[in-house]
Amino acid sequence: MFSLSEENYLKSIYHLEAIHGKGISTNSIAKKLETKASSVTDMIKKLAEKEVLVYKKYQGVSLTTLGRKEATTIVRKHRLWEVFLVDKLNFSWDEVHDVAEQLEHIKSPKLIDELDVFLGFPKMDPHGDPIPDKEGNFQKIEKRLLSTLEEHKTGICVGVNDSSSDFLKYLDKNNISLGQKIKVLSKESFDGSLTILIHSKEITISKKISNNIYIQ
Amino acid sequence: MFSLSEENYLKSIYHLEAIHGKGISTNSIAKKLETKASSVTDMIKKLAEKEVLVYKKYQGVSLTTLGRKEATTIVRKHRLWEVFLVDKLNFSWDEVHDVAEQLEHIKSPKLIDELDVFLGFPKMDPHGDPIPDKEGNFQKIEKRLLSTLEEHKTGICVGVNDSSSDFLKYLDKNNISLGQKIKVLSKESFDGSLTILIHSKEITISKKISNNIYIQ
DNA sequence: ATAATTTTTTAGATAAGACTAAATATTTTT
DNA sequence: AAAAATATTTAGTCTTATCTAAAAAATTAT
Ligand SMILES: [Mn+2]
Ligand SMILES: [Mn+2]
Ligand SMILES: [Mn+2]
Ligand SMILES: [Mn+2]
Repeated sequence: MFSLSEENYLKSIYHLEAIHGKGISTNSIAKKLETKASSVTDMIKKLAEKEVLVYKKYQGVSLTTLGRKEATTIVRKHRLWEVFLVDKLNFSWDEVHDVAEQLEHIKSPKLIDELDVFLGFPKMDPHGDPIPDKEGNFQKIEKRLLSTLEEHKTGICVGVNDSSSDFLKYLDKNNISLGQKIKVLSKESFDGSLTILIHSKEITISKKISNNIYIQ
Repeated sequence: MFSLSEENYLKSIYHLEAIHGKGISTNSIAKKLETKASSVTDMIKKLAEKEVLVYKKYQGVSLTTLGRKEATTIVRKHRLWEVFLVDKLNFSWDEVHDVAEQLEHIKSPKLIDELDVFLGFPKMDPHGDPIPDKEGNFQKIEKRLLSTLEEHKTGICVGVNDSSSDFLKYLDKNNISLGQKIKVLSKESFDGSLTILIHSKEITISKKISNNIYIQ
C-alpha cells in the first residue's frame, strides 16, 4: 500500500518518463511536484526500497514494472473521476483536475471498476487523454502539436498539453474544444504565432497556445 | 481547513454528543477512534485552539456551533457517498462504509452539492440515517429499538445502529432489510432474545441483534 | 475521610514528510 | 585540465499525529 505522497511521486515520475524516457532527474521531479530536491532524494530512496523504481545515486530514477503498474492505476483513477465529474456532475473541463487529484487516492478496487462500468468504459478523459483499462492498457492515439501544422492545412483538436484552469478557460473563451476543426491560415515566422480559422472565425494565437493544443 | 485526522475527531465527537449530550470524555473519544487517551488530549487541545470545540481540563469537550457545522458537513458527505455507491455503483449496504470513510474527506463544495443533485436529494442513506442538506438541516425521524417492542406488536425496520459489514451481512442472511415488516411473536425474559416473524418466516434473534435494529 | 481505582494529562519518543544549509558529485566553460 | 556552475545528496530541524510510561486529578469504595 502506498501513501498519498508516494502515489504522487509515482505518478509524476510516470508522466516524466512518458516525455523524457528512463532516468528521471531529481530536479525534474522536484519541479513537477513543486517541492525541494532534498525531499525528492529522501522519497526516492524510500520508493527504491519498496521496489517501485530503481535508483542509483546521481543517476536519476526509472520505474520498475511494479512501479509503472501502480502509476498507471492512479492515472486510470484520475481520468475516470474526471469523466465522472464532467459527464455526471456538470463540472466543466477546467474545474475537474484539482478534485481528481484528491479522488485518485481513494483506495477501493471495486469502486474504480464499477465507476468504469457506470461511465460506459470511456476511452478518453475530458482533456483527450487516454484512460487505461483494468489491465493498464490504453490506446496511444497519434497526435501532434498544433504548432507543427503547416500553413493552409487543417486539423481536428484532439487534446491539450496543459490542463490548467487558466489555459482551458482561454480555450473556452475562443471556442476551441475537442473535436473542433482548426485551419491554419498563416504563421508568423518572427514569434511563431498562428492565425487560425475556427468556427468560421479568424483568431490569432501565440506559439505558447499552439504548443499546448494537440491535433490529428 | 481541517486535516483528515481533525475531521475524524470532529465527526466522532458529533456522534457521541448525539447519544450522550454535551461534555464528551477523553476516554470515549479514544475508544470510538481506536486510539489512546493521550493522543485525544493532544488533538482536542488543537481543536479547542481552532474554536470548533470547548475544552476544560478533566471536563470533557463540547462542539461549538462552528464545530457542529463542520461535523454535519462531513456526515452529509459520508452519507451522500454511501447512497451513490449503492444506487449507482452496485455496492451493497455492507460494502459502503469503509469507502465512504475515505470519500467524506474530499474537499470540494461543488462536488458534494452536485452529487446531491445527481442523486435526487436523498433524505436517507442506505442504513436509514438522515442526510443533512446544504444548510446542515435534516429530519429527525422517530424510531425505537426493536428490543423495546412488546410481544405481539409489529414494526417496520427503518434503520440500523451498527453499520459494520458483519452485522449487515447477518441481516441480509436473515432477509431483514429497510422497510421490512417485523412482528414480535415472543420475548424470552431470561436473555431478552426475540422470536420474530419476518417475510412470514419465524426466526429467533439475540438481544444484541434487536438492540441494533430500529423500527417505527 | 481515607484509600483504592479510574480517568486524564504531561513528558518524552518515534515516524513520515517536508524544509534549509552545507557538503559532495557531476557537468559545462574556459 | 582546471575552474566555475549546476545538480544532487547529506545533516540537521520542524510539524503532525501517534505512542508508552509516569504524574496528577477526579471518582468510587471502604
Ligand atoms: Mn487532470
Ligand atoms: Mn485529464
Ligand atoms: Mn457509514
Ligand atoms: Mn450510513
